[in-house]
Amino acid sequence: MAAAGDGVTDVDDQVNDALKALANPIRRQMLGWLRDPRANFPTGQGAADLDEYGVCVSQLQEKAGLAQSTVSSYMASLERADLVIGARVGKWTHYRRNEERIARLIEVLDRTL
Amino acid sequence: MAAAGDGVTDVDDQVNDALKALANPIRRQMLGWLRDPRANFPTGQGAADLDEYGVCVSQLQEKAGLAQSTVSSYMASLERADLVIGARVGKWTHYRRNEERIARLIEVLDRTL
DNA sequence: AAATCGCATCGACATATCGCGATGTGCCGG
DNA sequence: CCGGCACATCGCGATATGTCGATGCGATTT
Repeated sequence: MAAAGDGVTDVDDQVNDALKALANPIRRQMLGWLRDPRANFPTGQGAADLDEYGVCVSQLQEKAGLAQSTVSSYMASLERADLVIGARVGKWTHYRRNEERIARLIEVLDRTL
Repeated sequence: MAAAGDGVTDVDDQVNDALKALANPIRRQMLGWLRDPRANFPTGQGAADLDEYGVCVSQLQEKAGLAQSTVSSYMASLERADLVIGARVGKWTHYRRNEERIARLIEVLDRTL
């Protein structure tokens, strides 16, 4: 067998995707902002509870000062790397950290690097 | 002041360089091989003691199956990221892991990611 | 139903990275 | 002093990434 959960996805490929996603200062910073949404973003956008649903793209966009399309694709790459979880609520897409995967990544790096 | 040792080098830039260098399966694997040179490489090339001086480029090249120029530039990027230390002895360049920096990187990632 | 909002996706262009062969360079043995 | 070895650097074409504006699309508001 290959692994536990998914089909063909090798562990090393996942690590590589994560490292590629993290090898960009802006994406790392956005991941950092998501550590404390309430401290980093004004309330009132998207669904009510920032901590539960996460932060929507337009808030990240304004804070980052990049084009909307850029932020969207950045978040998509972080999601593909399993570092964040995106959830659409109404017309907003909320992103929050995937703490389990982040912790797992650190663990794997600590063990295999 | 900016930091301790070097001039303008921001910490975030260093982390970014390290992550970029690590965002490549072959470079990660080469770093892995250097964890135990004696187990992964035959003796008799370069300077005598693999553990002390490290592994020379031609050994890495043969094991990786890549062009010599590729391996050379890969090791250079790992060295620029402070993940390995290169030392020229005679006509060979030996590379060994920079354990302190690797540990520091993991620590920083664990703290700031 | 139409206008609008929030976001994803689509080209497009500039720059960076991948990996190679060829060429340059320092060091060594004869 | 010369040829060869180990490595670095250069130049190259192919692919990937950064970043944008424009367009598409589902959901919402009017």
